Amino acid sequence: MNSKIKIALADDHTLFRKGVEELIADWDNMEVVLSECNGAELLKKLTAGNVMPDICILDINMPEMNGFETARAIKATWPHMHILAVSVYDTEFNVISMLRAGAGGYVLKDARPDALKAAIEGLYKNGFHHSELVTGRILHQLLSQTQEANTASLNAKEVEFLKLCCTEMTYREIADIMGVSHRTIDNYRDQLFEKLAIKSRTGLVLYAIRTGIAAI
Amino acid sequence: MNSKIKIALADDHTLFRKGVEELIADWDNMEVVLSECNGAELLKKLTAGNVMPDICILDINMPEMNGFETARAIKATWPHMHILAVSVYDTEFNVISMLRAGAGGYVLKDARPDALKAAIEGLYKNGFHHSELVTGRILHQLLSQTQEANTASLNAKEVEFLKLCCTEMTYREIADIMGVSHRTIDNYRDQLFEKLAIKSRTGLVLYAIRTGIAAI
DNA sequence: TCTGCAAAGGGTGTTTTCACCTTTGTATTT
DNA sequence: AAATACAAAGGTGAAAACACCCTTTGCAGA
Repeated sequence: MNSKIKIALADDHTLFRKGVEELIADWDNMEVVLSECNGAELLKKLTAGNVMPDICILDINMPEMNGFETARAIKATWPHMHILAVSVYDTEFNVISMLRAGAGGYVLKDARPDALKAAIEGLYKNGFHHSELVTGRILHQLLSQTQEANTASLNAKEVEFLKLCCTEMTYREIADIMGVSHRTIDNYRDQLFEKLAIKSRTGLVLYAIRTGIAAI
Repeated sequence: MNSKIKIALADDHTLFRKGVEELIADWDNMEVVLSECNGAELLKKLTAGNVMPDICILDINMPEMNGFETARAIKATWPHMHILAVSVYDTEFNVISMLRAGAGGYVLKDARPDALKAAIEGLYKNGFHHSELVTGRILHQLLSQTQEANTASLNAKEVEFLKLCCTEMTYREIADIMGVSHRTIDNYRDQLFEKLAIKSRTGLVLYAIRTGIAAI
C-alpha cells in the first residue's frame, strides 16, 4: 500500500462528524486530515494549503455555506478534487443538484458504514461512485422529466420569499415584510409553482425545508 | 471499576448510530449492548430480555415509532430506565416533550463528543443531565407560558391528519383518504389550531416536521 | 336511567390562496 | 429611436382555507 486516502469532512453536526472520523480511523487505507463544521471553514483551510485532501465529504445542509455552494466553490479552484455528498434526504432534486455541483458520489446518512467505505474507495479509484439506488433515481428523474425546469436556480428574492413562506404569515404580510405589493408576491409564488412543479403553499414549505433553504 | 455502563441506541440514521458506537467504544467505562434502527425494534429487543441496558439513547425523529412514543413505552414497562434524547433540533417543544416523556437528558446531534460522554455519565450517576443551554431554554419556556396548552397529547387521528397535511393534498382530499367528511377534517384542524396555538396549515406543517410526526 | 361528554358531521360567511391575463415602467439591445 | 425583455403591480373570479356555531349519535359514568 502506497499511502492513505486523505479525507476532509464538513458537517455542522459535530457528533455525526466525529462519528465518521472514528469510523474512518478504523479503516487502514484512509485517514481524516481536515474536519470542519461548515463549507466556509473548509474552504479557508483548503486555501491555506497546509494539507490537501483527496476527497471532501460534504453535508448538503450546512449553515453559512451549504453543500451545493461549497462543492461549486471547491470545484472552481480545484477541479480535480473528489467530492462525496452526504445528506439525510434522498430526493431526486438533492442528488441531481449535488452531482451537477460537481460531486462524484452521494451517500445517505442512514447508509451502512461499508457503503460509505465503498463510496470513498470507488470515488478515489474511479472518480465517481453511485449506488444502484441513486443510479435508478437519477435515471428515472432524467428520463421522466421534459428537460429544463428543474435547474431551479433561484434568485435572492425567491429564496427570501421561500423562507418567509415557512412561517404563519399570509402572503400579504410577507409582501409587507419584503416591501413589495401582494401582487408581486403572487408573481413570485406563481413563478415558483411553475418552476418547481408545485401547486400549493404547503408544497413550497416542504420544498424549502427539504432543500435546506428554510432552516426550520 | 465495577462494570461498564450498558447503552442501547435507537436511531434510523445508521451512519450516525455507527459513529456513536465507535465513539462509545473509545470510552472505557461504557459499552453499546443494543443498536436498533427504530423504537419499535428496540422495544422488541428489550422485551426479549436477553440484555438490559442502563441507558437508552433515542433519536426523536424515527420512523415507525418516534422518540417520544418510544420513551413513553419504555418508561411504562421499565420506569427506572434512563433515557437520553438525541435530536437535530433544539426547539423548546422538543426538549420539554422529551423530558415529559421520561427522558433524563437531551443532547443535540451537533454536540461535541465529550458533551455526549458527560450526559451519559451524569444520567447514569444522577438520573438526569442537563446542559446550561437546555436548562435555560426550559426555564424560559416554563416561565413564559401561561401553563396548559402545550401538553399536546395527540390522538391517532390527529397524528394521521398532521402527516397528510404535509402533502399537497387539499383538506377535501385528505378527508377522502381518511374516510371522513371534510367537515370532520375542519374539526380536526380547528382543534389542533386551538391545542397548538397555530393559525394556518403552514403552521401545522412546520409543527409536524419539527416534532418528527411527519417524516419529510 | 339519566347525564354528560366526545366524535362526526352540517350551515354559513369571510379571508386567503390560486389561476390567468393585462398594464406600466425601466433597462437593454439592435 | 424602436424593439425587446423583464420586474412590479393591478383586475377578476374560482377554489380552498379559516371561523363560528349547531345537530346527531354513541358511549361511559353517576
